[in-house]
Amino acid sequence: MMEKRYNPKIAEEKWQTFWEKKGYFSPRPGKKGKFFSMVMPPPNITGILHMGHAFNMTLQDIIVRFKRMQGYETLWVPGIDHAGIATQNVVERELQKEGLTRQKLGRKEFVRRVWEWKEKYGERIFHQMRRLGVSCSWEDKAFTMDEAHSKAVREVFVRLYEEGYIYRGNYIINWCPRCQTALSDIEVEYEEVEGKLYYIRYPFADDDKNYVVVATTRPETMLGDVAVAVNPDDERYKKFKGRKLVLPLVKRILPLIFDNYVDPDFGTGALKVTPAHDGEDFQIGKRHNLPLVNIFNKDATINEKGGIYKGLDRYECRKVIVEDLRKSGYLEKIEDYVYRLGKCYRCGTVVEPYLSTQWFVRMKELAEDAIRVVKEGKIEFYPDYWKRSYFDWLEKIHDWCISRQIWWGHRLPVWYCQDCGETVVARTDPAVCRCGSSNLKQEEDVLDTWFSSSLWPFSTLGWPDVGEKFKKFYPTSLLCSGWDILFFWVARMVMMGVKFTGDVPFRKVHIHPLIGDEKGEKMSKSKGNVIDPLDMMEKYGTDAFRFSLVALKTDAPYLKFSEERVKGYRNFANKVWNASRFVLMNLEDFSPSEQDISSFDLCLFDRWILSRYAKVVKEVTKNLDNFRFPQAAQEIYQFIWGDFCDWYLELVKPRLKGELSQRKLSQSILYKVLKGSLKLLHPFMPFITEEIFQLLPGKEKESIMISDWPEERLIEDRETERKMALFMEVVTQIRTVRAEMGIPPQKEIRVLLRPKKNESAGILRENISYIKTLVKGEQIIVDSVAKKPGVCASAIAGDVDIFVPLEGVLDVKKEKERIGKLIADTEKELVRCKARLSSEDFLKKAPPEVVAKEKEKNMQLAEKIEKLKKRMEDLSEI
RNA sequence: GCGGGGUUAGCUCAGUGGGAGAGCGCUUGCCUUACAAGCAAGAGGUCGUUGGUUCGAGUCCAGCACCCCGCACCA
Repeated sequence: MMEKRYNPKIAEEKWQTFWEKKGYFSPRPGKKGKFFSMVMPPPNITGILHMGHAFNMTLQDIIVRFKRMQGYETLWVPGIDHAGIATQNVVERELQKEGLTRQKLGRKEFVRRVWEWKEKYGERIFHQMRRLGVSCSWEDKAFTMDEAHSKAVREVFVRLYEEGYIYRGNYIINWCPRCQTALSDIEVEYEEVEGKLYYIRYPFADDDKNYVVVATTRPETMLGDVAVAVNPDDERYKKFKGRKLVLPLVKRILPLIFDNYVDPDFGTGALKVTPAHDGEDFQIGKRHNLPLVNIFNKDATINEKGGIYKGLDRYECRKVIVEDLRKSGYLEKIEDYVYRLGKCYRCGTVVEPYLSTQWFVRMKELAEDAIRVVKEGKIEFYPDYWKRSYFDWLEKIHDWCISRQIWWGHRLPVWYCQDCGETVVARTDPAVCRCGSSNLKQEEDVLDTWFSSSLWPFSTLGWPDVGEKFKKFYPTSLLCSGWDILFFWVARMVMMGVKFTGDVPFRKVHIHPLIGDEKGEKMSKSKGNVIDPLDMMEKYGTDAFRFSLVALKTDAPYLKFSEERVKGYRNFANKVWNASRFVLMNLEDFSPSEQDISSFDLCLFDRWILSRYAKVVKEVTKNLDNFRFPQAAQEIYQFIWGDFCDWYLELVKPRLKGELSQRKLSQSILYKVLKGSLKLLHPFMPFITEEIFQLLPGKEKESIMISDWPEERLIEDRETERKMALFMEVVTQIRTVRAEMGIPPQKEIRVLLRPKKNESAGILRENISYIKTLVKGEQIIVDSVAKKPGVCASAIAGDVDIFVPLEGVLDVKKEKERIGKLIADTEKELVRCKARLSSEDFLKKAPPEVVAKEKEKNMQLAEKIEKLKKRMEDLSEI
């Protein structure tokens, strides 16, 4: 016997185990030629399941379950990312507890410790994912550092190198002094800060009474200054051409140079040039052949080039230098100034533009191809507007710095011959150099984590080997990702996919929001607004949690998650449970084989619920096809609660108790609609739907997971819908009047209904017993004879207690008039539209997109007229 | 500065040219045999603003205001 309340805990454990044991998650032969595949955005091995993962995976799981039920052979590849810097940081923190550092351990031992850590905790998240009910193919599990993937990484690196896409160079890059590694452009997060702008006097070499004032936000970098630049058109400075300046404190002689880059309107119009510590200054330095003075150590302390400031941290140094400048009269003034400060996306430390030798990927061509495939429609974006960001980024892309000075990751397959100096790049570790020397030293750097992630869609399918799996499932069908990694990951996958497989990595991309708190703010530990998905599942059940994630989704960047919503959907789960409980109680003497609904004599409500059911099947399917999750969720919610439970179940009660043929008929419909609804709901709420499905009589399949997705041709039964609307109106009116008069529900009263139209009276008379069921206790008189509003014989005679005139019921004549006018208007518009399209003048002069739009409008209008005419016919039948 | 998204009920949001909607909250009445995690009734909106297209605009177009986000730049 089913409990009065749904208990998620028992069901969840049971079915997750059952599904896995049956192997439903792995690809199973589907309908011929129908394949569906996805790769999961791999969580970091340091990760535990957070709201973002839960959301992203729920969306994917919904689609996968949906496709599986539709008969696709599905593959959803789960995996984890080695997450270079993030993981290294975590393990280093662990070591710290033991009083160790990675330097003390040495590279080899440190990497061994990371692997150990990975073995221990790396798959924690998989266990947590299971609770969420994700149905990914565990046996296809991948890891970015496993052998197969590493092979792909090498192949790609070597080919890119051989084809000239990869080069090594000494440039200004973003340096994180804490992680002590280079970062790519997008690994820096900018934040507005209220800082200071320091104005410093640089005296002339030949005249220490006069000076040029420069402005800077980073005074400590003056130690690396090699020139002062001004705009060649700046009248203030033209006269100083050829003069030299003295760098305060350091006393280095600086040339005054002229460069168009300098904006005369900013600050004093004079710019201190520090080529080793600023990207733009580096360019100026190159143009003017200036020396590079690097003043920082790797940890952003001052090195020996900083003279007496050596050893100071950059911010200490700033303080000291400002003080020294003030003391010696070089400091003109300090202003408050708001500027953007770049921080490391992994540790939040302020990055330093830093000169170093790094490896880069030339991006331009790759980006062009990535733009092209999307423009050609080979990849569709949902929602479509994300394409704009994608294009914008790719169009102004910079070369990608791919080398990292950390130990955890794919070491570059690059060796330097210690004898001849040759650089060897190879797929397999070389034993000797071309010169015959075996004295080869491998590059110390590892690759950016995102380098390996960008190969994910094909490396997980076995590439560079092109096996059966690859042939069947590549390109993948869909990629689901948050917008935050559109550039980090999605765009790069497209570039790599196109370059190395000659095809796109996925046909569709669904870009979804991130999860915020109830105010729409990013969840973070420091804000203390983090919600643990495991908590939610524990408290309200996984199904309710999943449903609330999906029903909440909007186009805002952060969706507002609140526990209240989860509670609401927990109630919905319970509603489903209880409705099913009721149906099952009445299905004990029923076996599904007996049923053939079309052979029964269906009454109004049966036809209505079947019509509504057909509609909801169509809508849920359509919305899922377009990744409109909240709309799909709302449709099924509305149908189950608002239509099936509130109306149909109530209406069917008396018939279940009535004569046998009626009972059988009702059972058939209940069975059909409940089973179908459970299937529609299953992708959203996998556990409860399985639990109930298993209790249904006459097992269709051994699991709802592998049952067939409902396919209903929509029966546009307008007449039924209209009649039902009338019926609902009557019931509502009686309830209202009764409530207004304060009549308690126990008391039997006499009600007179006076419908406006004779045909309405007919419907009411037919269904009078149901009206009585829904509005309990009433004795109802239907008086269709009374002609004048508000007057009727029974009412005057005092034979009734309340009198219910039916307002708001569809007035057929008026409706016909309305539709008639609409048709006329639309036809006129169509004529005008056609006239425009046949006018040569218009076709010549109007831009092509306007013409296309006009043509589309033409079609739409024609369609609309058809629809309206059909509606008119329906009305005429009454 | 460039680009994107948004503005509809107290809150969160649906709404793809023709009847202003849902959930939550609120008020009122009900333990009516599936469900009080429930049922029923109700209050509550000049759809940001100004124009335009249209027979007709919450919906399409343009401008404006405000909010959010991304990218770029200023030393």
